[in-house]
Amino acid sequence: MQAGNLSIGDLGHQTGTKVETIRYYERIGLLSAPARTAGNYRSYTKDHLNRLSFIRRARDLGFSLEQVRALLDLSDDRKRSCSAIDTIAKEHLSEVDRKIADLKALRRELNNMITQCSCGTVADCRIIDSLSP
Amino acid sequence: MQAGNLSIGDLGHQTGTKVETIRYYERIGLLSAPARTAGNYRSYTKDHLNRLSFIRRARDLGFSLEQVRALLDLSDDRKRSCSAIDTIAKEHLSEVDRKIADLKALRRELNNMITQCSCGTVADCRIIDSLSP
DNA sequence: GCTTGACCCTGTAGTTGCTACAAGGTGCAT
DNA sequence: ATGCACCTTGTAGCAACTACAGGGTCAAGC
Repeated sequence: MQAGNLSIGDLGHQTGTKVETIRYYERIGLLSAPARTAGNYRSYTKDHLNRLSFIRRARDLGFSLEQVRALLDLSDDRKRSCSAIDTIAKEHLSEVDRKIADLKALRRELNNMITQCSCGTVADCRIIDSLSP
Repeated sequence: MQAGNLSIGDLGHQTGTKVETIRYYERIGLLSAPARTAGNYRSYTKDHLNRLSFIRRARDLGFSLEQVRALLDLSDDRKRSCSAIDTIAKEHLSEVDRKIADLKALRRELNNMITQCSCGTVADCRIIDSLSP
């Protein structure tokens, strides 16, 4: 493998992604096909690493692959009009805010359980209430 | 439908869940089978509504069904030892903290894009960097 | 009281997003 | 030159829905 470039296994290790998943992202056009070595091995750059890391973390946050694609397009598509970027970004922003609020409520309940446990009491668990309507 | 009780469609509307998905959760034992009306319709209670709301929002936050099951068990299983609850809750807590941090970074970048857009400039987009290694 | 339409039922097949092989090639160390 | 860890394509399976098909229920309106 050439200096500065990464094998598919390297990329997998550094992002916590299975090799098969990386090839799957390439197949569906989410991650661009990298250069190949003489022996037909995929040879990735730092850009691929950053992009894959973004994809994985956005997925972990509950965004669908199509939403991830839209977020990546915000970054890629220089031809897109400013107002379009603005609209899409604002949509995602409100979704992100909602998720942060939900996670904070869940966090509070988990924390309650831990502190109650360590002081020996088992008070009523309100974990379901934390994410109820 | 009896007073105070909910049809599967009501439950779907109030939680943003497809009817088929609710039946799927029942089939895999995530949501308990409700009482039936004379006409064999499912008749849900407020408890079902709260539990389903929790499931949907936890799924939206990127937890797997098995993780959701574990979180619900924390609330259900009164026989579980305090130290077990403590361990599981702490694991989930650190994952929740990581997700909050990632969402805040993403939020910051989306916000940057919006403010840049509204003042007419199109500076370099750093959205990918926000969730890079 | 009978029809119409919105809802519900079970069952099964399809989609998304991976994940796990199988069968074989590459490349470096001993 | 022979392991061994890694890579290749291809296909099949799994998780978590999602979308029918084919039929039953029920309240509203004529």
